[in-house]
Amino acid sequence: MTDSQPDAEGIQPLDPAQLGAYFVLMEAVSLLQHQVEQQLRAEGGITYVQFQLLARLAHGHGPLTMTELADGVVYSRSGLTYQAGLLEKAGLITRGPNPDDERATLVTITGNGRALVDRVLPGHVQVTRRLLFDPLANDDLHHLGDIMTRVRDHMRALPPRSAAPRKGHTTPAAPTAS
Amino acid sequence: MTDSQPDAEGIQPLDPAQLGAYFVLMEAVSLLQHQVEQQLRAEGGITYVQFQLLARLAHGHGPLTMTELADGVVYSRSGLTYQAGLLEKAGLITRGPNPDDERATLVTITGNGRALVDRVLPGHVQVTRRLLFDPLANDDLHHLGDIMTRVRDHMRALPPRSAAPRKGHTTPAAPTAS
DNA sequence: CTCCAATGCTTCGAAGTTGAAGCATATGGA
DNA sequence: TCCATATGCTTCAACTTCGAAGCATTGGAG
Repeated sequence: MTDSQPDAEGIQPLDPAQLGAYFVLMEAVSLLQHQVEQQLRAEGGITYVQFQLLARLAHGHGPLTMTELADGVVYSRSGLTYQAGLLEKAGLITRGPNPDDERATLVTITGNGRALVDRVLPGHVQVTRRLLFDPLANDDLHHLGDIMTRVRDHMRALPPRSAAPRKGHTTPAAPTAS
Repeated sequence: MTDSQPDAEGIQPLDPAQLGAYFVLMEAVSLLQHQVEQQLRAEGGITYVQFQLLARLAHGHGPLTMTELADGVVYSRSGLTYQAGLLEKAGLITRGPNPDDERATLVTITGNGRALVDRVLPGHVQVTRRLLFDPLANDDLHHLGDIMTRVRDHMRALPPRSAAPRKGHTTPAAPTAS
């Protein structure tokens, strides 16, 4: 049970510097995302999620499965089904069967999809440059990319969720102490 | 640079380093936010937005207006009205009139609200520490906070939207061919 | 004082998002 | 082979979110 104080070790008292960095990180990204969303809607009639999906498909080499896509953009599966429906109806992607696995659906970007990405990307870059890169020195940019790459890799490497241990016959709960 | 070339041509070709830093930033924050959301729901039964609102109220000294709150968390006004309704119904905040301005509504955090923040904050910090700070050196953390602070301030300082110039007697629209 | 625009908040309708449940295919052990 | 479980995707209902429209108050210009 996560008792009130989730464990001794006494949680380290909050480090103001850490908390501050975390809060300002989230705030800045929120602001940025908001602005970017405006630009994408105005110039391409798509949402940020849709742009991310298309960009990932356009950048990669081949088609991706629904799961890979959802994982890539940190999105719910059902949400992706919905978005894929919209994008397909708009003629920006196609969904087809996977010869190797009949359960899977392969998503492929169409020419129109690529064209749309190419059309909005310059403006997109321009907005991020104005908002994100303008106030940063070249050094900062490098450092930022480096830092966030490490954080990303770290999180991706962690157990996907709270480890779904339903494999063996091991009783799922109560791993006992230690 | 920002010589905004409205026409597609002439926009600086995409700088892979910039684009990469931007993408990984957004991806990492998405992952982080997702995990944080799980923790908050599990431990406190609240969403990330609700936590942000309560934290802001708990941290500040006095009550805030709806607009100040919405601005702070980068949220739509109507969305905030909705969330404030939920939080008030849950007894975590109260809404009252502002003696100085009858249009405004002052939001105050209740004892229960403060208690909830105090209860979830340690776990919250723990999660962010594990996901965000663990892979970072002390130096990185400092740098990150510094960088994002500059970015945040930069964006906050920009014209809120596409400059709403309705102040002076300048005819807002239809300048009638000057 | 009297308008008129600006500001603060809420209501409303449309669209997006999510987790759980459901269906179909895959896989591995008995 | 057969079956239980895992995996991939979709459907469904509930909830959340946003922008536009609406109402009330404020402030400044005439």
